[in-house]
Amino acid sequence: MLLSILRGGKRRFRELSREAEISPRILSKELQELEMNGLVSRTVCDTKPVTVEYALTPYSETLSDVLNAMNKWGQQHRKRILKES
Amino acid sequence: MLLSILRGGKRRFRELSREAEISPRILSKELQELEMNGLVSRTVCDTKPVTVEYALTPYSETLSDVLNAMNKWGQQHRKRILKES
DNA sequence: CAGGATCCTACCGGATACTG
DNA sequence: CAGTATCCGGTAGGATCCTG
Repeated sequence: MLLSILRGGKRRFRELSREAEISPRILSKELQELEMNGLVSRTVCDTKPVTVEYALTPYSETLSDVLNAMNKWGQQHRKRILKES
Repeated sequence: MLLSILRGGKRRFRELSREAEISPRILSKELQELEMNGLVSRTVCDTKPVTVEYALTPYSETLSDVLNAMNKWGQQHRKRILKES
């Protein structure tokens, strides 16, 4: 989810929390993991109240096939589910 | 994991349990879910001690792009990890 | 062999409060 | 705002026993 969202561009911590509907606590963990795996970059901006931006790394592009395939399938599968009921 | 294994052909309950290293309890749940989602078929064979075969359904083929992409990435990523350390 | 029923524990994630 | 620390209930999953 986070990767998919970030494919739309940089996001700040709070934005990710809202968009992904993930609590700060968990989001923090997830982002640390993604960072450790070299998939996401963390940048601290020295603004009045500090803000932090997360973005995809070049390496994360190696996942594009996976992400694209998953998104595509998700859409199709959802349609199928709706038609069933 | 289960889907990837089943791509190699039908498997019996016990085989899946061993290959995927999933306990019977959980495997049972997982397979029921996969069946409910129309991704896996369950066939009871009337052998001496009953055996049950699980196989991919035609619909599961819609996931091939996803599975292929994931497997491919997994291999690449693993290599990368090894080189790092 | 396939797989359900139970019991029990470890961990997961939510809610809340707090700091820089 | 970003993020950590704490407390705490729900649950996923292991281990074990049992049946068809």
